[in-house]
Amino acid sequence: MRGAPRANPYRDSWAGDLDAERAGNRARVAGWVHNRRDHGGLIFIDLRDRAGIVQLVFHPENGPELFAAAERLRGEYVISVAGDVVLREEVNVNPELATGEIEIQATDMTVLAESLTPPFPLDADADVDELLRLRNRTLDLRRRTMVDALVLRHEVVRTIRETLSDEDFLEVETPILTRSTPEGARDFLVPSRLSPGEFYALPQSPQLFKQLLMIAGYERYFQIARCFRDEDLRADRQPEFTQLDLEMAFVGEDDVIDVNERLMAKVFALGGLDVPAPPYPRITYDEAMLRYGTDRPDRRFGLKISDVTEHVAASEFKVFASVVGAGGAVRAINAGAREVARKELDELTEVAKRAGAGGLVWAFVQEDGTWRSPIAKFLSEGEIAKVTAALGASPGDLLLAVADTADAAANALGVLRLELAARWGLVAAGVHDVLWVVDFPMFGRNEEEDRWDPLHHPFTAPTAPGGSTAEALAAAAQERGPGSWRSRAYDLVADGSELGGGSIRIHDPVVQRQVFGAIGLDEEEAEQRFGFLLEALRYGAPPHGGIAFGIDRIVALLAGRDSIRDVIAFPKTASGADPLTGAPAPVDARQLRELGLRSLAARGQ
RNA sequence: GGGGGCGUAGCUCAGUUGGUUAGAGCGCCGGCCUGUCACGCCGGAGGUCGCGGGUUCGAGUCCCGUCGCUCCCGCCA
Repeated sequence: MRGAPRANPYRDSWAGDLDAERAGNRARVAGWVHNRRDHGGLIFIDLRDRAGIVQLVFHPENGPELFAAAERLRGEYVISVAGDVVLREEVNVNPELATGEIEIQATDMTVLAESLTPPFPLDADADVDELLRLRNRTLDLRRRTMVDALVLRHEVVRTIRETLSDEDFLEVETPILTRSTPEGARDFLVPSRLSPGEFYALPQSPQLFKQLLMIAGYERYFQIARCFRDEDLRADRQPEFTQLDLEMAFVGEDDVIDVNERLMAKVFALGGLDVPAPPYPRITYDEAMLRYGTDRPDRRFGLKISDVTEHVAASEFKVFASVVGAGGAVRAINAGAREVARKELDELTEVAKRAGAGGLVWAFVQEDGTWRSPIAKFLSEGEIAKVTAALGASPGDLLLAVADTADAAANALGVLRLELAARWGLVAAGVHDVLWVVDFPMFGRNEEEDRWDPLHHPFTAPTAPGGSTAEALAAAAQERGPGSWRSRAYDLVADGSELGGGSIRIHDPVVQRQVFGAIGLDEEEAEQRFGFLLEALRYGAPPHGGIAFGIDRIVALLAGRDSIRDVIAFPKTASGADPLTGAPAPVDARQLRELGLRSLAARGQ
């Protein structure tokens, strides 16, 4: 896996790779002083390089000057040391250390650099304030956990490149300085010096470029692409992030999914993730929303949601009756047999309310099949029996229900599910779940703006009951509105987090214009913003589709990290700042003038 | 933009009801120590309690403001 370094005056071996096979030979290693144990007449140094740690032993017999120099060593000094690789006596073997069977009896040492005392311990497991870590990222990156994460990241990217290259994909670079195409996230803008008053935008994704490559006949493209979105950060969101972006011509959903399942199976294996082999299960968007209350279901635990609307539609419980009367839904979870105190039920009610529910109904199924519940007296015996049966509930089980619009009830119970799993530790360690979510609606209703927004993006191919031709789409839109269109999109979800998403794209310029029309872009606007795409579509566009994966999220999942910051060498803080370089920072008035940014320049910025 | 958590020694943290000189472990510095690997033992240095204001005889502790980190909602594939 890791070859020996080319021998030079600094070293001929990786410190962390030495083992019993090298015993009896000489070796020269170089690296950082990780730890020292000075026994007075005997000094042990743990020497660290990228590969790991090896123990150096300094004896006075091997030269008083050498020993005196070893006494002066401190943490993070950089040294080059030569000596004899020797087997440790059995009692001295350290099974915790990969190199623990041997040690180097040092006979020669050069101190290449001294070091200040680090501001925090460089142990792998040290729990240190993140600001301090980022401000001293050079030191933080020396920690084993960071090295491991970035090595893993490299292996992921290498596997992607090798696998896709073998599958006849071409890696093509697309521009970083490009045109703003608002829709979706806020753009980062770059002022143009040569065209004062005009701006480049940094790409939110290479979406349109990769479609142009398909139309240009490149058939199969991929790129490890940096993407930019000027939105608020999260543990799994950075303003710049890395995507595996790929696109294929002359394909349908199954072709794209097939290639990517084979690729992702290899990628998951890199992290030793125990994931069932492909094909990965596919569930529809509707089922995901109904049963899990989200379009990225976490199926590592049960607590599936059930719709019990029909069983309580005629109930005397006013909330149920009025919600059902207004076209809403009543949905419920069987939380299982569990002692849950009133206080916890109140907390769960709060969770449901914060998630948008009006309230939360709870009920314990009793031995005789009746309920202990605040609403038990409003429901008939038959209603209780039907709901109990619909939830597959037995005596002792706790049932939780929300009545609201279908979307609100689904969402609230979806949030509640995750809360219960976290509270009660329902996710077993080492269990992973990967699935595709398919058959999305093409649009979601944006009530505030009174318009349809694409669930994926407006280049996703729509379908209608009568087919996916322009005529069929027009007919469906006429009859039941564009809300009835579905899309040929697919998302890959792992452990309840979205790793990637893609779709078959529109390759018919007429359909593309229909979609622009449906989201409220008039012809002129569409032509102005996306004219280059529409134009390209008029010159023979093959059916095509692709996908994009979040590399940072994938690596974080494989590395078992909660934040993608831990798998990015130089990430930003939650406020979008880089404590290492001080970015973002003011610039000279002169730079501003050159860019034609006058008002700031006038302020003497 | 909104909500939650956090900010005390280099690091990780404790600090009672507002009350004497603000503590611990690790690290650091010095001494001793020839088989340690979280080495051990002895000694020592080290504090703008994030910052600003207020209440009080007295503030790490209470109040107001502010900055930063972090998690979440909004936003965002």
